[in-house]
Amino acid sequence: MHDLVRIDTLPSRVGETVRIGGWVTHLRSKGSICFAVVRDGSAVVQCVATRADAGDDVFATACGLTVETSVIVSGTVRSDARSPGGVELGVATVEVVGRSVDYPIAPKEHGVGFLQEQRHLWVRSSRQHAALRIRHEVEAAIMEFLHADGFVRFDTPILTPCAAEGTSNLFATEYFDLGEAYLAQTGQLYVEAGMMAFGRVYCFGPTFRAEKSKTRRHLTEFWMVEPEAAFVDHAGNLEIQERMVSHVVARCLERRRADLELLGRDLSALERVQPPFPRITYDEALEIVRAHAPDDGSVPPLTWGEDLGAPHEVLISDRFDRPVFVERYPAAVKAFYMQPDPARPEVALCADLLAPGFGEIVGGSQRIHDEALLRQRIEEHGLPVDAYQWYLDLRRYGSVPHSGFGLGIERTVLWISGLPHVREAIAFPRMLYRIYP
RNA sequence: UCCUCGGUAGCUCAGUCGGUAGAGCGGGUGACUGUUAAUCACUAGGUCGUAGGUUCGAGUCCUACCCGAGGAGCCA
Repeated sequence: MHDLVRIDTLPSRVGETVRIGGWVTHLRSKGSICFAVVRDGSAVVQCVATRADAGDDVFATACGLTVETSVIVSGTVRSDARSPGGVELGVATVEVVGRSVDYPIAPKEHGVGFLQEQRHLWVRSSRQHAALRIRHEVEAAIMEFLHADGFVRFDTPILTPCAAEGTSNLFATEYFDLGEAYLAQTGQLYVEAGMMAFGRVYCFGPTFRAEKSKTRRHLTEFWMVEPEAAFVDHAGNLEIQERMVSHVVARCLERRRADLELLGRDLSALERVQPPFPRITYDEALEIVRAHAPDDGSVPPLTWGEDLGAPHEVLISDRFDRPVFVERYPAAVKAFYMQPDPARPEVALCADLLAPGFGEIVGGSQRIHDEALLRQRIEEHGLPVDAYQWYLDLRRYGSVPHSGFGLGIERTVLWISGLPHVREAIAFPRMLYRIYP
């Protein structure tokens, strides 16, 4: 099988005789000619078999194929305007590798419940295939950007001994004789330890939230990248974020344009994603909500001190042509470790990045670097100080101002690809009412 | 946890006033040498989510429950 060639190389092999291996996605036959579209993961190609060219036996095999049968096909590559993609394979031989009987997904509409039940097969479908290739590109582009910017990948634990903020949203499991352990809902605290060692680090992996959220933006298991940098203040933090997000979008436009087009994404909207991103304060966000909320009550009014809800984020982000930072939220609604604004201590030096028409894809802040203030915040939040001794240690031995952020992979993929629901931005989504397959 | 909608063939759905279960797609068989989700003909395929109730008679009406979808709350 070492001689098999990838289908995406066929346009440069016109005239050659080649062998390809893949899966039949579609079949059409008409008398003594039949067409089989084959997918190998790199691309698809139409294979054409005629009784005259292939002979009775090969032709009968080709006509007897079924959807998702795996095959090795040999033949001659030729260009033909009638073929989708302009290139096709004139079949000489067909070898069935694995049969496929009664494949459940047909080229027609299905309900999402059925498709999710068939997720292990649904990932073969063209739209899902495109979405997951975009996810791959997003992940690769993030690591490419951070590597080039001097960040060291610093992977953080999945099993953790305590909650960053309460245990109600955590998945718990027994950990031998040491009591309960929890699946990490962030790598944030650990990545701060790495930052003090390496200057710039990031973690990249799954996080878990036992929230009973049932919306198109929520998963119980999702992936996050969390960069953390020493000697970077709030303003510098936003600058890293806008450069990274712009890089990711540019890479997708460069390398996954066909997938974006297949999904029907408006590419001109993505072309506009260039730094700098607009910055508005929480106070200005409240003004926008007050002035532009529709009369139908779909966007509830907000008073100062309340966090923005999903409808507010969409309302605000829709008014900008690229992602927008909303900064300086009331400290009371944000995490305990966020640095207060020295000019206005009731707000935190934090920002959420809202993508147009979608909502939050990034949350970040400058962190408290003073031990006394951090200890005070831990106590104010009613958290167990003993459990945070190691975290306080980071402020006892050469503390420096530092900042970081977390970017949600599935939400970013959803926004870039224009998909309707996060379940399509990950291969096997984990949701409130679904853990199979 | 709450609100809304739904569950009938493998899939997507229709089913009128309560009176013998329907279509399209998919599957099977056959025809056709350029199809693009091909087309045409024929054909197989049903415990109407579950359990009760009303009725001479329930896919249809009532009650409870189960399951699915969308949204809200929640969500550094």
